[in-house]
Amino acid sequence: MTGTPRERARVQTMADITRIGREHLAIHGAAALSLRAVARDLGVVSSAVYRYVRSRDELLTLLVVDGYNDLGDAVDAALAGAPADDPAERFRVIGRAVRTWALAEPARYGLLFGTPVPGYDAPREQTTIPGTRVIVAMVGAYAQAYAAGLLTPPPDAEVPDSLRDSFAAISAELGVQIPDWLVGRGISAWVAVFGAVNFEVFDQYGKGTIADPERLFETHLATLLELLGFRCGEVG
Amino acid sequence: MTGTPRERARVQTMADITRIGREHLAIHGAAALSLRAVARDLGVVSSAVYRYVRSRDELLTLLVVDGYNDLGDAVDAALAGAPADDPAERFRVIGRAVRTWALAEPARYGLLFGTPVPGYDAPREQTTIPGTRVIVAMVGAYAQAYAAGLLTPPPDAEVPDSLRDSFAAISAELGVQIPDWLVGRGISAWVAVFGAVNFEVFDQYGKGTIADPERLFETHLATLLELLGFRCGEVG
DNA sequence: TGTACATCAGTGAACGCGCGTTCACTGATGTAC
DNA sequence: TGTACATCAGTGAACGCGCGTTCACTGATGTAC
Repeated sequence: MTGTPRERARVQTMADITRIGREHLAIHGAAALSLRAVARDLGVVSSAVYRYVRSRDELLTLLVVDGYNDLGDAVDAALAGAPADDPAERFRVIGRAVRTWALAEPARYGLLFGTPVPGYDAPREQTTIPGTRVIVAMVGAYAQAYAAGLLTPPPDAEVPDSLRDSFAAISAELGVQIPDWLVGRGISAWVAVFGAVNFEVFDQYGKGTIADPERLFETHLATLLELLGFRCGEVG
Repeated sequence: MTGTPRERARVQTMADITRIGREHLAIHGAAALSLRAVARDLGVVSSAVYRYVRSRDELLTLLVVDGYNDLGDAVDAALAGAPADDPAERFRVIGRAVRTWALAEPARYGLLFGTPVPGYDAPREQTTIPGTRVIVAMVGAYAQAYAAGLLTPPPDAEVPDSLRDSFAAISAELGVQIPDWLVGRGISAWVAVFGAVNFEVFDQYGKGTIADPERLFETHLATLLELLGFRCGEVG
């Protein structure tokens, strides 16, 4: 509601372009995303889109950032409704939110976590921060659980030398104080969550093999909590 | 070396088409795979390729099957050099073989395990059997470990009702006798292995975040063995 | 408040490109007698 | 072994399509005086 009419129209058109881009992504996939098609749906001649977006790649970047933020919002919203003092449940809530979002938005999920779009390289400056929102949320749950003494270190808590610096840099960058073994386990749980979501979204279990994929995901999450060092009594 | 010259030439040309297709996949990605480009590299006019392949989709299927088999061969070859009586090591060997193959062949890996190619649906009849070779190998290691009494059931070994039938069908289809909890844990380990490989191949950890990704993968595998119920003394 | 100029959204034509697929054809290879 | 016919690999032209991007332009919106 602020600025000149022209400025407001520009903001609106930008939003329209992102929305239409999202829709095309969902239907045709990232590789087939085309400025001309977006222009058509926008009701405008193809060259007009260049007033708003420098190139096709820039539109893709727009959609990548939009996707990460939408996923991040979904996770944050789910967390807002979760008990503040139960990190195991918060971990589960994050996992479920990722899965739900991914199943609802398979093409956008694919753009973020699937095969890279050939010839397109997401610019780090714009995508890094929104791209880390999920892992930031997860690490928050890890750190909370650790601080509350809910975690039992695994028997093989020793972390190889060649990973120690990387792990320390990760803790520092995310601003948490957690032991190295938990960084390692945390990464394992993180990739395992996305691995499961990938398999489901990209249909790697054959069709019909798993009658109740939601329940399978729940048992997967329970297993991952164990892997993170949650004692079983406190996981239930 | 058998058949008429014409037959031998046909086999050769088919092999050339698959090889060229593989190369194009590696360079331009699956979505950009084109019959015309393959024809160019084959040194032949574009319509000639239709003597060998009914359509672009059929070429994709050819490459999917080829990819699954190449990955399956890599896993089998690695297993052939692994100790026959150490299922924990065999599990690790499978994981490493998948990772190594995926890093060497990112585009083919992406075709098999990444975002589905828009508008293409792999025909089950041709892709199912080669597509299950890795999980068959993994389940072999699970079953061997279980039979040898190497696994300790987890505290929450109970499997939800809604998964029991699916799990039984999976064991039956793969021809192994393992308890339901091990099917569940086995799936978790399976998706976790591919989740880790996905992250690495598709560059989801930021560049340079992990100084020694190979070691990270090893610790990941060790964690997954624990999750499968291997007792720590026997994992080393 | 009115005018002169600058900014900017959108037009329409054009560039050169690559794609999948069909079709009638030529000429070489294979086969039946 | 030789001939007549059938099969098949590959040609070349064409179909209709969509793409990203550039460019000179019109006309509306905004701004400085």
